[in-house]
This record gives sequence, C-alpha cells and structure tokens, in this order.
Amino acid sequence: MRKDIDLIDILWRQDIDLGAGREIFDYSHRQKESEVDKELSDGRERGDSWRSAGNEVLDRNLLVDGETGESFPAQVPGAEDQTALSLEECLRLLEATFPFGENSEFPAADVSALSEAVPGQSRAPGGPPTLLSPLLAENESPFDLEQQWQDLMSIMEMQAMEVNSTTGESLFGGTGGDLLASNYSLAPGTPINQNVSLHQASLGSCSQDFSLFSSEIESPSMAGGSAMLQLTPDNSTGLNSTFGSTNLSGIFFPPQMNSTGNETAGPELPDPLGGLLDEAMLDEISLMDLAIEEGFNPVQASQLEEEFDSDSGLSLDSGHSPASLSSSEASSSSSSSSSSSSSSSFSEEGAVGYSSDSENVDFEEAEGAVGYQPEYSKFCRMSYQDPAQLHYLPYLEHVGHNHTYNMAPGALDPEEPKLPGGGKKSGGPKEKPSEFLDKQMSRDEHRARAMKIPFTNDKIINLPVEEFNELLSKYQLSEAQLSLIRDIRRRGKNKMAAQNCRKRKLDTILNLERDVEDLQRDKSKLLREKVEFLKSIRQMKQKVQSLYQEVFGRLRDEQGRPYSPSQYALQYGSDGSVLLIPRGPAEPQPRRQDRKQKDRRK
DNA sequence: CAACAATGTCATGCG
DNA sequence: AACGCATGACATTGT
Repeated sequence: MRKDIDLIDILWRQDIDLGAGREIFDYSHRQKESEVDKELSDGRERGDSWRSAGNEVLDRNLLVDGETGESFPAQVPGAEDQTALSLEECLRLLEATFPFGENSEFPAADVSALSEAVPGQSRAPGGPPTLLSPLLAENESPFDLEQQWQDLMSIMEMQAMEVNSTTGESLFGGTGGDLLASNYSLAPGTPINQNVSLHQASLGSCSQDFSLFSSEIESPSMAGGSAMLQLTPDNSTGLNSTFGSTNLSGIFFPPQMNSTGNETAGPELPDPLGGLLDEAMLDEISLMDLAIEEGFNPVQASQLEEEFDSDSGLSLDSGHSPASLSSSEASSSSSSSSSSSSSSSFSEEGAVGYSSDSENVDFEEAEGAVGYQPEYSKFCRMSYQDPAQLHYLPYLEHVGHNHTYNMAPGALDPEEPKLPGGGKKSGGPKEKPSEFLDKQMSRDEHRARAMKIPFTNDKIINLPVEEFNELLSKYQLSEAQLSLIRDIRRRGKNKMAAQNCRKRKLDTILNLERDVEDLQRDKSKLLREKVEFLKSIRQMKQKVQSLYQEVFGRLRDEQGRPYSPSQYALQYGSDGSVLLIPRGPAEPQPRRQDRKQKDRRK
C-alpha cells in the first residue's frame, strides 16, 4: 500500500503538472478562504449591528424625554386640590417623567427637574432633601446600574434555574412567606427591609445599594402591604401587564398602611414600593418562567448572562447566522434545480457540471470535475482511480494502451473479463509496474482493452454525443464492441452522476447542520434579547415606583399634611390623567397570593 | 474476518 | 425515442 500511495502521489503530481489538479485544489482552497473571510466579515457586521442595537437600547434609555407640556387635570376628590405642593405640578412631573410609552425611560434630568420643581416644598419628616439624591445618584450612573442589574439578573436567573431543577429550596431558606424570594432567588444575603418609611423605603434604599433593591422590593410584599395595592377596577387588569399599558394606578397604590398614614417612616409602615415591585417581579417571574419553559436551560442562562456582557461573544456567535442561513437556503434550492442550468467552470472533460450553491459549491464544483473529493487524499485517490483521468493524459494513455495489450488475454469474453480473481492470479508472482498500472484501471477499462476498443474510455464517456457518434463512425466496430462502448459510456456517466449526487447529498446534510447551528444561535440571541428586555422592564418599573413615591410623598393636603398612602393613591388614568384618589377599605389581596402560587414553579 | 466507508453499478423515473 | 441526469438500492472495493 505504501507503494500505491507513492504512486498515487506521483500520478497526482503529474496531474498537477498538467494543470489538472493543483488549480482545483488551490481554487477550492481559495474558495474556502474567501468563504471564511466572508463569514468573518459577516459576523463582524452582525456583531456591529447587534452592538449598535444594544447601544440603541442604551441610548433610548438615556434619552431625555422632554417636557410634554401636557397639563393634567388633577382631579382630587374632596379638598385634595389644596395640596401644599401643587398636585398638578407633581403629576405633570410624573407624567413628563413617565411617558409610559414603549421604551420610555426615566432620565436623571427628569428627576433633577422634579427636585427642582419642588424646591420650597415643606419638608416631610423623611427629609425631602435626601429624597432626591438617591434617585439622582442612581440615574447618574446608568451603566453601573445596568451592570448591577445584569449581575443581579444573572444571579437570579441562575438561581431560578436551580430552583427549577431542584426542589426549589433557595439560598434564603425559602421562608414560607416570601414566595417571591424563594422563587426568584434573590441575591443571597441581601437584607430584607421590611420597615421602611415612604421615602426611605423607595428612595433611600435605592440610593444605598441598588443591587439590593430587589430584596427591598421583595420585603414589602412580604409584609403584606402589597396585598392592598389595588383599589381601582383597572388594577386588576393592569397588574398583569407591564406599565406600558395605561394602567399604572394599580402598581402605584401604596399598600395599606398604618392608620396614621404619616410619612414619618414608621417602622411598621409598609413600603408601597413593595406592591409595585411585587407586581414587577411577578411579571418578570412569569416571563422568566416562560423563558425557562422555552428551553432556557441553566447552562444557556448562564451563558446568556456571560455573553450578554460582551458584545464580542454575541457578534461572533451570530456571525453567520442570517447570511449563512440565507445562503443555505439558497443552496438548498439551487441544489435541486441547478443541474442543467448551472455549469461548472472547472469541469474538465465535459464532466457533469453540478453546482449546488454559491457558497459551498464553488470549491466543490472544482472537485466535481473529477468527482466528489472531500479531502486531498481522496482527490489523489480519485485521480488515479478514475481511468478517465489517466487517459486524459496522453502519455499515460499510451502507457495504458501498452499494458492493455500486454495483459490482455487473447480471447475474452467482452462483457465479462473477470478482473479481480482470474486476472490477478493468472499474473506472475511478482507484479511488474505495468501490471500494477493495470490494476489501476477500472473494470470498464479492462473490458475496453479486452475488446480492443480503439479509443479511451474517457472519450467514450465524456465526448459529446455528436463527437461520440463521429468517433464511432471512424472505426469499424463489432456489435459487441459497440455494446460495450455504450455500456462504458452509460456507466461512466452514471458514475459521475452518482458522485455528484452524493456530493449533493452531503452538501444538503452540511447545510442542514449549519442551519441548525444558525437557528440555535438565533435562538440564543433572542433569548439574550429577551433577558435584556426583562432587565429594562424591571428597571423602568423600579424607576416608576420611585418617582411615584417621590410625587406622592410631596403631595400635601390643604393643611399642609401629607397624604396617607394608606388612604390615598395616585391613579394613572387611561386618558393620561393622573388622579389622587382615596383608597377604599383595606382590600386584602388573596389574588396576589394566588398569583404567586400560580407563577411559582416547583 | 467483520465493520464500515467510499465508490461503482443498476434500475428507474424524469425532462 | 434516444439521451442524460438524479437517485435509491445494491454490489464492490478499500481500510
């Protein structure tokens, strides 16, 4: 075999010297390179697009939503219109700050505007001056915030996965009361602040440690305050939707508080934030659960989190998804329809010009000239294996003929030369080079030799019909010879057809595999985007909540007293108005519990 | 020698 | 009708 390989190599080099093989090889190589380049550049593009998309999101987040100038009918029941701070002003601020449209964000500028808008405000016990600083601080570093969010999300998601896969025992010990905590797997060790004042709860806590906010938000709901959030009928519907809907009131309603309803930050004062964030969390939980259900497995989740922070990973990942996808499709379609129309520029000897698609086939079609040879070694092998190749070379052809006559037994059954067995054994003990070359010939070669066909199989097979017939007419051929020639031609053509067919099949398989990869990449990307949107939503919800707290805390009645969150709430009407409405009697919220239970996955 | 892959061949259908 | 191509199925060959 060693010798065989050497010979093969020699022959192959001969082919190369004659310009048969090297070009093909190089060409295919070039094609592959260009393909790689294409993919790389493509990936870069996609990455850029993704990155820019991400920036877009960020930009959107940072967009300063200017004053709408919209005036709000502050419909305050009773004497509420005599607030120390103009309720209308506050509400307008609130509205301006929260367009409540899609992708709306809450820039620092708005917050500062809010703080400036109420400069002379009577100081609430909570200490208004400190009120805003937290928010400002928060908004001043949106990227840090984002980072923290991502970290938090990462933890939460991973733990959520854990909960999903395990029995759901979270790191916090999963206190019975805190379903959310256990379900959502809040950051471990975060202090749970159950007693916070209206201001401190929402603002101070935010400022202190934003990463902890989730726990803060959690705690109020634990305290049961969240159970009393909803007073208005809209609430019930509004709860399930993000506040993108017009219905914010439900979220905003502070939980039932102690009767004094002061803002003195009574330790027992439930944090109205709890309700809001509780809702937010619930929404997100459902979303996350959804994501998990959709195959967002823990590994993926962690990967998502990791990759999400680095655009490079994403861009590389999705490098060739769309492009290759489309090309793959094109390939598939063209594969089935290109047989006749497309031609191989590299097809030698008029070999079948199968070209599957622009991407793969370019280099493959070069191979197609001599048959499908996925690898170099195969190429070599094919070169010597295919008699047509050998005979295409004049001197080889000559050699072949010599051997033909050397070896050919005199009389032979044209159709059944009995190659393998008899031929070999009849040969001498030691094979001479000529005999060796004989073995390189195909059965049809032997048959042709045996029948003394005066031209090469290559011509028989690859000549166009006209020339083929012309060739036949030049010789006086017996019926047996003609029959053999026809068979040789038929088999030769079919052989190439089979090679092309197999190549095509392989192409299809490869394309399908690539499609699968691309789709998986797309799926991952979409999941990442989903996570990102969830983060944004959560962030916006928290900002809304904070501002709600801020506005509500600054409202004063005719006597300069703050409104009790337990007795009043801001309601965002569907028509864009914001109302200060009195709360009804304490409304227990079994529904919340129900929902928690419902959302909870064990 | 068996298992496997690659390749060749045949039969068939289609254009 | 002859021809070529595509392809499934089977055969052969090579490792």
